[in-house]
Amino acid sequence: MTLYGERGFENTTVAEIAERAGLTERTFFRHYADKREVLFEGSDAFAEAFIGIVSKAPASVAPIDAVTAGLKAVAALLQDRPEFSRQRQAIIVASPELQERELIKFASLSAGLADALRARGLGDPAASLTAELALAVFRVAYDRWIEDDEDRDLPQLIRESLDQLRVVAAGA
Amino acid sequence: MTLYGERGFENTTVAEIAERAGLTERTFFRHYADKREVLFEGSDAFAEAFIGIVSKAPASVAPIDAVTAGLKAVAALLQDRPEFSRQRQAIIVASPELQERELIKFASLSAGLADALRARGLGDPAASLTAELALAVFRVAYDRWIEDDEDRDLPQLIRESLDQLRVVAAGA
DNA sequence: GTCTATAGTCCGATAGAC
DNA sequence: GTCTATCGGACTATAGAC
Repeated sequence: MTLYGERGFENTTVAEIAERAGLTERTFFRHYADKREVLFEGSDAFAEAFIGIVSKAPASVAPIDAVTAGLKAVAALLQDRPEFSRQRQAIIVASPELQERELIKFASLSAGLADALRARGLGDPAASLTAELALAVFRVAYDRWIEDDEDRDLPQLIRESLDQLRVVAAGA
Repeated sequence: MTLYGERGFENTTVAEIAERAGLTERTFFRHYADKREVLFEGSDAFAEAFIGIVSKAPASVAPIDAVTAGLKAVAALLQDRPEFSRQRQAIIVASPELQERELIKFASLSAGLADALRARGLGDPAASLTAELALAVFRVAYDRWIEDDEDRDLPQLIRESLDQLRVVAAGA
């Protein structure tokens, strides 16, 4: 991440990364399927945490409230390391390739959430749609958090984004 | 697209595509930035059509209804060539690289829609969120349309997806 | 059209950890 | 004695520079 930050993702070679780490190029590819994947190390754990919370929510909880609980939980996790998130995001927004990778991670999370909602008995297309909405809310809030000068906290921005979702969907 | 369909995206080389087209490899890259881009030729026109309709909707129309009009218009366009869409989508879902590219096209469309909504006077985060919702509705409906055995039409699936959006967002 | 850097794969060899 | 991490080198295709 340091190298990507210094010279940009596209101007950094795997050979350079490997050298800085005291390893060979070949070893890098043993750990990461490709050059982009390094920046998404924790993303599986992140997704599992989110999905786990949705799965464990009591059956009486409405789908939108179940995903809201998940959103709050991951927001709390991210809230702890704002500088890390900002640095990482600056690298990602500077590279279309990395944005693509981020988007497919989100899409995979969305699919996982939809599965969890279906396991709770929610039908289709409600399950897919609820999962997509959760990610839309997250993305909008996260982007605002990253760009925010006033250091508002992410959980609050998530709440605001959820409120807006209700207003917008109702057609006000 | 024929070659991608026959042997899969990853097992097709640019040299093969160029040969089939009676051109050289270099000429291919003069027309398309990369190997993926061939499958997304019309996507800019598609996005412009969508955004144009949103921009031109009367100021009295609610944001969600403005994007709904856009959704209906693009749905009507796609509805005309179901075999083409199915063939193309089969190639895309078989390749993570192509899915990434599709996702970034959607993200770019979402950003354009949000701009159009802001130009109509909608604030943030409502603009970004409305744009994201429109794409969520589209994706869910489109996926169902592609997989559908009963040949329900896309405009109808869009309507159903929009109805579900209201229900889910309201927390029912 | 030519030339080149780099990503990423495949084969295999080697050495330490438990 | 198996499992896992490292390394070496050769190879192909994409994509950019000129």
